[in-house]
Amino acid sequence: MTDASLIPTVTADTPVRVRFCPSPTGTPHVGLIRTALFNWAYARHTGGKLIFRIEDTDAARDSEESYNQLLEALDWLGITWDEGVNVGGPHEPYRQSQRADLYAGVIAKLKDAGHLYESFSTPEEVEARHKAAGRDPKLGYDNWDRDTTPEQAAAFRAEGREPVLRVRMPDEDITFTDLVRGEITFKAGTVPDFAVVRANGKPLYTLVNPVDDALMGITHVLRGEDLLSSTPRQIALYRALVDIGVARYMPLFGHLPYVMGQGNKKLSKRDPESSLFLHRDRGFIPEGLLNYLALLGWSLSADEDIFTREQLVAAFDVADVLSNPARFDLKKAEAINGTHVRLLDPADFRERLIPYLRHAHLVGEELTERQREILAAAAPLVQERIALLGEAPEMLEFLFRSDADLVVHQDALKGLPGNTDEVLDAGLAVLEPLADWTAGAIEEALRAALIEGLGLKPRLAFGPVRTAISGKRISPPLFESMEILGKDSSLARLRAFRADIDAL
RNA sequence: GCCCCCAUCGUCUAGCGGCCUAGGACACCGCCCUUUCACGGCGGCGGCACGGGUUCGAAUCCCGUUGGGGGUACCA
Repeated sequence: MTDASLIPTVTADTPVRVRFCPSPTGTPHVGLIRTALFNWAYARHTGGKLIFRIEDTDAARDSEESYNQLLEALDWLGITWDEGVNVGGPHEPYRQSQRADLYAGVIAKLKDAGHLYESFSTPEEVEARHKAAGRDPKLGYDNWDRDTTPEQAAAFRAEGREPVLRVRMPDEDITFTDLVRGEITFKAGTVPDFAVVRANGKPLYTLVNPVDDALMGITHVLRGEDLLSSTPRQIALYRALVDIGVARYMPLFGHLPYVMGQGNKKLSKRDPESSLFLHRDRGFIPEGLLNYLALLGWSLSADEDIFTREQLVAAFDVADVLSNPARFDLKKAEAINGTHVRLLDPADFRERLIPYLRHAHLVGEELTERQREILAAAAPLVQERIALLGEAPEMLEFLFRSDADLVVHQDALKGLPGNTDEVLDAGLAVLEPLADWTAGAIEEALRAALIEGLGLKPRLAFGPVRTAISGKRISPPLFESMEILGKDSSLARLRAFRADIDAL
């Protein structure tokens, strides 16, 4: 075994090479994506490289669908990589399921150099031994097979048993300096020998992750806090890899804090708030979600919460990441998204609304000229009122529906004043002859008729008109909406509603 | 059980020994603006888990306690 102190490490001069290496299981989780984001930001900040590798060594859980979703998620957020799946690079292939030969070679070398030993114990046998000795059965593997003789191994094989391969943990403390937590020491004897190859010969994550990091020259391992306790094993294996010439240096480790859900639990995959795509589908924009995710464990400055991806890249350093877990707060995420929505160029905002309008069946695949006209005029009205793009269809619905299809909501009816008929008649009387159908003129006419004429408060005066026009108690600005709708349509709605009132 | 991590307003955070009678943001509550709802503006509420040290001085350093979290797989 190589003396730990002789292993070269990463210095400030070493060009940064970070990686994002998810297992393609399930739909992208915001915590996972935050890890990707921090790796990306660090690579870009330092002018280093981001390597995107897929750890699909668990055929039972991995799926191609999940793999594609990962690509879609990174693409949506604008997280780009320099080497890896789809873009290639000097260490192809980047999917571990395609790297079996490489691992076989490393395993053989490790075995020849005496870093691995065969372990025939089954988990049941380990547990039974702990119980028999009066120890806690949850203690983990007991290093029982360290000294199995060739004769014993042969006997096991004769019984039809195949061994897993384990790494012998060094009999000394393992200390490393975590980039976000500082110095961490695992005392000798507290980490049992661990399996790196299954009995069927297939390598485990415990082997392929460090091996690929070594092969790909990773300098900074930035990953979730859940992997913190596997770091001593990783370091032990790295020492063996240096010994056999597979690794050139020991990477630096940084463990990013958890993203928590409600209560004090890690945000679970089952929790809807964990789904990146669900947020996207509700109308988060990449700028907003990226900003919020970066705020989980990091901050730009003492008094700025809103920033762009460029600002993130310019300022991000993993050393500034907080070590304590952060709760995912949907309300704040939405508020930040709303700010970014408001920051969008009006034309850009308008285009981004279209998929949501389409999904709500307000427009078809192609917008008609009239629909484009409505959208152009109405988009600015909602841009400052929504936090999520998904809120827009409901607000704009009445503008895209025909007069006949307008539905008047129940709660809009409830708040109407007793003299609604009178209000509508007075409004109609002054609007019918109105030649200049602009928001300003409409407002002027209605104010004269209802506020001054009938002596009503604005709320009671415009409420009935708003309900007639939009079918709702709450709507985008009324006069502007009427202008967009046009005179014919507006008057038709006012008349129709006037007739409905009588019928009630 | 054992090992490891974590601990500033309800939440996300600024703070890296004196600038702190602890700053910002979200949420919440008022007020203003106002054609509804928002946006925006102004103001308010609200926190250094506890106990010991170290120091002239501690949110900041050390130790302990308590409380949370994770690991303890032939998953990743």
